[in-house]
Amino acid sequence: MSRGPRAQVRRDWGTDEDGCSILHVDMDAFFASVELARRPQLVGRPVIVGGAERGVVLAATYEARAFGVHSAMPMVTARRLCPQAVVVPPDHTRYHEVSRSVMAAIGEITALVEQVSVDEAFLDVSGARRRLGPPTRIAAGLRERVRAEHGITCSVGIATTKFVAKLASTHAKPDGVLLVPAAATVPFLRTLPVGALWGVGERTEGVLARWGIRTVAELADTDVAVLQAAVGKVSGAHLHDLAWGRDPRPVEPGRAERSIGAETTFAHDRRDLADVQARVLELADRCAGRLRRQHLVARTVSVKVRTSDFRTVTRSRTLGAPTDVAREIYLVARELVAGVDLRGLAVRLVGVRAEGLEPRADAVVQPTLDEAVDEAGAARRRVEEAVDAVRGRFGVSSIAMGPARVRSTTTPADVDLS
DNA sequence: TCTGGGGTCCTATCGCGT
DNA sequence: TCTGACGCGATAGGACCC
Repeated sequence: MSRGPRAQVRRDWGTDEDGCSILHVDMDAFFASVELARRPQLVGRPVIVGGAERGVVLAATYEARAFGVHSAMPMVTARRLCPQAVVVPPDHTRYHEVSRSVMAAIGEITALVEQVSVDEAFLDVSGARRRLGPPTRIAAGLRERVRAEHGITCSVGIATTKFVAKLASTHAKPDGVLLVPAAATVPFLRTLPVGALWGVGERTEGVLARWGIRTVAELADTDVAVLQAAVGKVSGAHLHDLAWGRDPRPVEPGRAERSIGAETTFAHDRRDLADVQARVLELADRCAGRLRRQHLVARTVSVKVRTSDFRTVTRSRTLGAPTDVAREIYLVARELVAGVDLRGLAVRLVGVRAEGLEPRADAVVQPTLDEAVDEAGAARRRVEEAVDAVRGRFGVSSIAMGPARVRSTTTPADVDLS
């Protein structure tokens, strides 16, 4: 599902695997491939995985891409470009199942695995070569296993660094392997446009273009000080390093999460703040549930509000004590949302995010001066744990939080948060 | 044309304590 | 007592990625 610029150069860069111990594995059109694997009658047809009216394309088969459809494109545009496409709603539960299984297979190769997203991972196979052979053989074995077990294909990039391995897998797509030997790294990079570099999106590309820099080769030959003047100190130095194939970041297994959030776009923009706050409650509940499941607490609550003109405002507040309780997150989020100046516009999207995460076991729970308040907080947490247990048995929709002091009579069963 | 939802990281700014 | 420099944490915004 990478969106990087496609290869304009697809060639053989050599066969010397010395020092090339970083693999980047990337599923091809992942969500779409999973759908095709369970609906073989769709194979060969343009298929788009995406949401309802206001959604964007999550994945498209190569047949659909031939019509100009690509991920992140508004569904309306995609349907216009390819009216004959079969549109399939996403099934994230299934994608995560397949992802877990593929990642487990990767984990059998080496413990040095860094999962980047649901459909890609880096591996450092330097320790696995004696047991499994050279990286190209390891890649072939993995690709064959993924195909046999799930009926989907993946592409693998092999290089000396994470960044180049990632580019290599992009250039290997679909269903291929690309090795970029150490000696070929810089020549390989120099064939690419600047947009291929990690961290160069549309915006930075425009800034660099104004300085006459359009290719990685041009960027590599530009003085670092000039780059830093153009895009900032940190980014400038970083991009220059990448352009010369310098990327010291190791494969980091099990990186800790920095934040947990949830957001939704309303099917129709909302003018009534009560509607928005009701959604804030659901989102706070989802965040808190995920925090508890991962035994984490959050120190900071942030909210995001997007108005009908697509302007996005964020607000955040750091709590006196870290929490994993939905009501505490909700009360702060509600205030933050209420404090946003909507400029008279309707709300398009609202989001809640928990930041400043730490393991619950390590968290210093600051007692208040009021024991009754502390006891009420603990009681609330027990209620929410009970809710977790019900959801664990009967499903997430079996029980829902109700807004404070508003007891709803609708099913499913509501839990009063007041 | 009309722009999702999950994240990470960087930068600028501001208030505060020293 | 006043003032400015400095470091630091909190906050807001934005670019970017999949």
